[in-house]
Amino acid sequence: MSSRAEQKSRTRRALMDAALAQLSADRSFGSLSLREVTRQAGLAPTSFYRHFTDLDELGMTLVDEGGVALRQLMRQARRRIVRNGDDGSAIATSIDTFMEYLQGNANLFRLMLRERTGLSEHFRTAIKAEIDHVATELAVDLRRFAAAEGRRLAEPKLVAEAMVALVFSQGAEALDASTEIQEQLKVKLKVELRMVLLGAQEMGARG
Amino acid sequence: MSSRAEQKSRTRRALMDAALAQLSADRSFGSLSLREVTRQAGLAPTSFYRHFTDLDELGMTLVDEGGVALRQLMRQARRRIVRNGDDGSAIATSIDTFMEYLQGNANLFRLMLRERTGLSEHFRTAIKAEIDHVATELAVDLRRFAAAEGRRLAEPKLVAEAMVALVFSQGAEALDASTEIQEQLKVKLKVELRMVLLGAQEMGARG
DNA sequence: TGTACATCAGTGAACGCGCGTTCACTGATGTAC
DNA sequence: TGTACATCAGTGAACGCGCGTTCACTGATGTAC
Repeated sequence: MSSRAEQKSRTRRALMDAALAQLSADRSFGSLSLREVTRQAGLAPTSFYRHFTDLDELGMTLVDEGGVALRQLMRQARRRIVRNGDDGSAIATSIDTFMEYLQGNANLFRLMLRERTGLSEHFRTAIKAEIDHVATELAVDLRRFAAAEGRRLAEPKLVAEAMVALVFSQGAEALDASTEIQEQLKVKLKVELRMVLLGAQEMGARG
Repeated sequence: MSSRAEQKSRTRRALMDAALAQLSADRSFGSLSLREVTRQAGLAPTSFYRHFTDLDELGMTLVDEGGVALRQLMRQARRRIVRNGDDGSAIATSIDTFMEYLQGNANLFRLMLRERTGLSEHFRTAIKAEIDHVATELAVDLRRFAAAEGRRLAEPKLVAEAMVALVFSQGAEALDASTEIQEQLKVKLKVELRMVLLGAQEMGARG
């Protein structure tokens, strides 16, 4: 790659990182200004337009990255569950994996969690598609898992959706909580997910 | 009450209604400007300060109203469950009541749902307290309900929290959905809540 | 009931501020020959 | 390899805009006597 193109993509990355860096419990993507982002990236405001048409376009690029992070997360969780075998429950392993990702990509998750119900229709649609993708994959895993144990699971897709809703709901709380509170949230979440799963197994067995 | 005081409280109400009226899927409370609100209320921008020190103070007043709405909702749901007796499940009745309130107070719920994870620490804390109150009351009801049926329910507070999380999560989706989609969401939510409850009963019976 | 004064909800002009966007530019990098 | 030209990432000045907030004001309502 030519050095001009390299430099350009480095600057583009700097703009994305600058935007991410400003996200926090008290700053949503929508509250960022183009001038703030370029300032943080050490550029003149006008330079922004060499890379994105507006902040929303930069935001959608970040949402795409968030989607990638979610898929990696799923893959890693699966790998760990297989590796752990019967040593740890699939639920506990998944939650641990999720929480680690939350830590490592805090601002990316912040973006996804916030903008999922944010002001931009465009963002909402894109993020819901990513989350639906996660739920769909989880449903497949749940079905496979139940079959391997010789159980029937009622409504696997619904179970998956409920689990994802609970995980994201607690995840949002965990983002700005202390390590101590995070541990409590993990324990609570684990019990909640087990309830859903147990209930679905019960419904599957009865119905 | 004197006519001056009456007029003042009417204007105050008009400001609150003006703010509520501007909320939608694409407008959060934080995106409102003082000038927009006063314009909508038919007042000069400066008149705002006769009633609130800033928009946040107006917002907190609305959050208080949201809290009142939630308590009314709980009371009404309970009344209906008692009246219905065995004709309808408690879950189905509660969901119907919730969805009716959602319709009737759409923008108040929008405010609560959005600002629960919004930019203002002040708002988040106040709204979480309201929602926690709901979960606590629900836990009491669940315990009572289980006892009346001679069952043991594991972790009633946790069950209540999971249920509230699921209800609010679907409620957020329902706010801007068509009537058709809303019906589907109600059905899904009903099954999800039943799974949680069934799982908790199962855990209670086993443990 | 009438008069003089106090209160105070609502106002219009004015302010400084940060914003997004435009424009013509600069100068380093890339390309053609 | 050297030269002439093209490309284009990054810039600084300037713009108009809506914002929150201040201030001194007006005039209707309320109060004291």
